[in-house]
Amino acid sequence: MTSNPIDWHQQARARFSGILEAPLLEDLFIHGHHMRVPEGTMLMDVGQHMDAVPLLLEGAIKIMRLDPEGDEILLYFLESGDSCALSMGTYMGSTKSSIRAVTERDTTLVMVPAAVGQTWMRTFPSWSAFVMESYQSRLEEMLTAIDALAFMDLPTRLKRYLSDKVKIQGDTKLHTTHQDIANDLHTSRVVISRLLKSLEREGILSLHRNAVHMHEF
Amino acid sequence: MTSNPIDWHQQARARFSGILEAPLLEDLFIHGHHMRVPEGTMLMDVGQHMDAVPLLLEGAIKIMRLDPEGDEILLYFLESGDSCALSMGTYMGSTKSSIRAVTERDTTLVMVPAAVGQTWMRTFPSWSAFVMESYQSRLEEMLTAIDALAFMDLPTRLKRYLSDKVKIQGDTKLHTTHQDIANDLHTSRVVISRLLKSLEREGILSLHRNAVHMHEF
DNA sequence: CTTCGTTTGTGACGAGGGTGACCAAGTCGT
DNA sequence: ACGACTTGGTCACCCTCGTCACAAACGAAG
Repeated sequence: MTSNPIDWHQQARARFSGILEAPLLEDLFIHGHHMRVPEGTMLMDVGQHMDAVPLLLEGAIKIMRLDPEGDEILLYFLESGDSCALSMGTYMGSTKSSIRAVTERDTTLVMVPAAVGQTWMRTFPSWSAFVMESYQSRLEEMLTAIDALAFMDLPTRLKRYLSDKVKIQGDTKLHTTHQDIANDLHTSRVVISRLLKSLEREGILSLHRNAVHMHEF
Repeated sequence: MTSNPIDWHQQARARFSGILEAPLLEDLFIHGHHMRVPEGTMLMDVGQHMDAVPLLLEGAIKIMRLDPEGDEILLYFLESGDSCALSMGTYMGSTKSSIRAVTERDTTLVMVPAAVGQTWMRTFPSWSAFVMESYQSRLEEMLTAIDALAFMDLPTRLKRYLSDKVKIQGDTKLHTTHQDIANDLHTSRVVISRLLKSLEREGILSLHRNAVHMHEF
């Protein structure tokens, strides 16, 4: 999984040099494990113990919540430069993940062992600031998710979802099935097919097998 | 608002001595402002700037999210020993609150000026641990709120809400109106009246003017 | 080309829950 | 005691969304 160090060191520098102080970056190159992960990989599941903090260099990760029956709902996406604050719970001795994380595209990331991150909290001010900022961002995104569930109807949520996907994928041609969309929004395939059809009639998008092409977003 | 220092120093010690180191507690007595706040006071509103971190000694605070039209929905309650992690965003230079906070009962708390809290992050390990733990708890509670919205039907949410109220109030006789409950759950008064009536028929509670008496919870 | 699994389109139906209307019963001020 | 206001109960109705059912379209593998 680990590739040429020079490559990812430069990539990490480009992404984090404005955020993390130089000595910390050097420490990151020593203790961080670089990984390339293909799309669709489950990085983390509910109940798993987390022993490392991921820093996202490239790609995107889908964060989901599951209910006891296994139904899932999309919470938000992590993008390049983000980290997963929930996994920081590991510092607190909290043992188990309460979410599922799946790569949404081919992704490269650096895993920082929990023990190392814990040390950095004391030694590197820019690290603790980064961790705090990460928590703050995740809280804001959870609030956005709550807004969607509490205040928005399904057509609106669907449009927001498709817009987000376009941004995440960097492509207006989305390769996905109606069933996948239904799972992310925690509704049924039939409902999504209906709504997509009506959005197509409005000219907002066009439908194809295994694909949705967005016109407006 | 400020009362006899000796009283609240003891109270704070009892509540936080296991969590915050002794020298930090001394600093807290110097820089913290003690306040008694009656039930129903709005401590914080959306768009307000936050210049202090609250530590809850006694009572309870209701945290709500608002949509642009002013509709609100209950997120969770803060109880004694809790702090409001969202207000820590103040450390990050984030300016405005995205939530509303209203006292659910008569409440006593200590306000720590943002600048002081920021210093403590570097000087007192127990403070940064406490802040991180607070973030973690708030995230977990937001996840619970999302579960309720995404996975639970209204009768279930209502039962959970009433149970929470009993726990928060420490009394099975809840003094509230159907309209208040409807606001917290972001639904309509008629719907709540219907559901409460059916719960009364099941023997779970009894209904009175401005009051609901819980039997099972 | 045929077969089979997957994906999509659509009609009919029902449940959950939101809305308007209206009245009864308390509560408050004067 | 009077009216005005707040709270609660209930009816009728509607809309959104979830479910069942089934057919058509498509693609991959033989």
